[in-house]
Amino acid sequence: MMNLSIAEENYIKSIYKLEEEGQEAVSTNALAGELDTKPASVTDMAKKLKEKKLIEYEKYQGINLTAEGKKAALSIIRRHRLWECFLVDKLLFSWEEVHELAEELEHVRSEKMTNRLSEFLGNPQIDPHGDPIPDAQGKMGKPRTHTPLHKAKAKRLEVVAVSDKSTALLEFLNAKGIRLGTQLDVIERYEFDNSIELKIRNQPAFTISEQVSKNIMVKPI
Amino acid sequence: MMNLSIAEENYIKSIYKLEEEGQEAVSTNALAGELDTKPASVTDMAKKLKEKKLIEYEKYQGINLTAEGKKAALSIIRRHRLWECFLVDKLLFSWEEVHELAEELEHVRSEKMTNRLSEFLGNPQIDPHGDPIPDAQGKMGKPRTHTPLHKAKAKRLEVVAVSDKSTALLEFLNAKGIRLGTQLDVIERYEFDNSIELKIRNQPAFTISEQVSKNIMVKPI
DNA sequence: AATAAAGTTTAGGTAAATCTAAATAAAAGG
DNA sequence: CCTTTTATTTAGATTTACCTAAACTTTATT
Ligand SMILES: [Mn+2]
Ligand SMILES: [Mn+2]
Ligand SMILES: [Mn+2]
Ligand SMILES: [Mn+2]
Repeated sequence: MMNLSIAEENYIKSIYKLEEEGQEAVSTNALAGELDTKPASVTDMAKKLKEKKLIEYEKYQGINLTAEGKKAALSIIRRHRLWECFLVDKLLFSWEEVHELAEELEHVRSEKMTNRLSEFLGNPQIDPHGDPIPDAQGKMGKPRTHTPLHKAKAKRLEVVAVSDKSTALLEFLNAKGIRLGTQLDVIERYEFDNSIELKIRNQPAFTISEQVSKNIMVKPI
Repeated sequence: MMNLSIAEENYIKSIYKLEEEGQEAVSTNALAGELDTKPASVTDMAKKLKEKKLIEYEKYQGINLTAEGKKAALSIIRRHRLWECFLVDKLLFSWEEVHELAEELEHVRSEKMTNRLSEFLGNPQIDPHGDPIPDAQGKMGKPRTHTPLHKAKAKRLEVVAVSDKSTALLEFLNAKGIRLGTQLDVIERYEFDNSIELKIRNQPAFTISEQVSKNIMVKPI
């Protein structure tokens, strides 16, 4: 496995994420948006990653990870999520505080350390936001039921994962008492703005915007 | 406190180390040696660090940390040594394996994480090589008895610290059964090459070179 | 199909952190 | 004190990862 710079690792991870979200081929603009950089910079890096055979890329045709690129991505994601577990389980951080720190810790590359860390944490299968943790061989422990709340049909739902990217969102969920495993009753769906009225047992009902419901993954119970 | 790049942090740490080792003003060459870089690069960085008021520096006059520079150094060293403790105590690495990893982990800057880590480890006072860990306020927990074995007078000695930089040295010490707290009897000092014959209780005597004895810190018992 | 709009790439530049080679200053030795 | 050696700095390049502005492709819209 090649030695990647931090910038290269961040590109690989973002490409993986966008592919996973369903993009057939990842566009220059989408990647620039994800990485908060400019399209021209993405084109530059695409050439370099193609050279290193981590992506398939033809001018104007978008980007896809090669098998090797995918392996690299899973290794980075494994480190990221294990560190998030460490910060929450051992250092008692709350779930909205750990993503930024894990963004840095993930770039310390040592298989031995990663595997020891995993063992130390009891080989966790999911991170604090409900996302699965790839194993040492780079196999992702099942992609989790991936239904966002705004698309769920059932009335009674359980929270299985939440987006980890927005601190503000996670703080909002804290305030509402929503965490992994929380059971939700959908009281009403309002068509005009796609907001949803929810209830958690023994608590007053409240309403969340579409923006929020898109970032809560649920399964029926 | 300013935001430093990883390169800047490494310079600050090395300047601190050389000052501690007794250099009145740290020379360009010494710093280049320590950082495994070229003198010309050191001059470039010196200008930048002076601009940021982390060092005092005049052309041809060498380098000294300012109060602020010293504070930055202690903060980096604190992170480095806490991570070494974590790797040894929690992830069961041995002492020769952790320095390289800590060199990377130390650059993740978060006071909150650092303090939580310290607490999680039971606020250790020394790292796995016997070096003191600065506290959250940047006070170094006493500089330790700093007598290298080749200068010690007494016959009966206890190991209080070892240099952490050479994996090979630490592996050699492992093989000889020398660790922190080990009690040594000096059998003989050979003038012609400054080697020392040592004995640990219940074990056959053995000889170590001056190179080795320079890197073992001891106190009389 | 022609044109407009949107997306992407290229050209040319900047900043950080390096380097080599040449110039200059300081120190050491006779 | 003059000269040689050593240490340090400057000048000019290089590499990585960005950027803006302009050019070019693709796609969508009349
Ligand atoms: Mn995360
Ligand atoms: Mn990252
Ligand atoms: Mn160390
Ligand atoms: Mn370092």
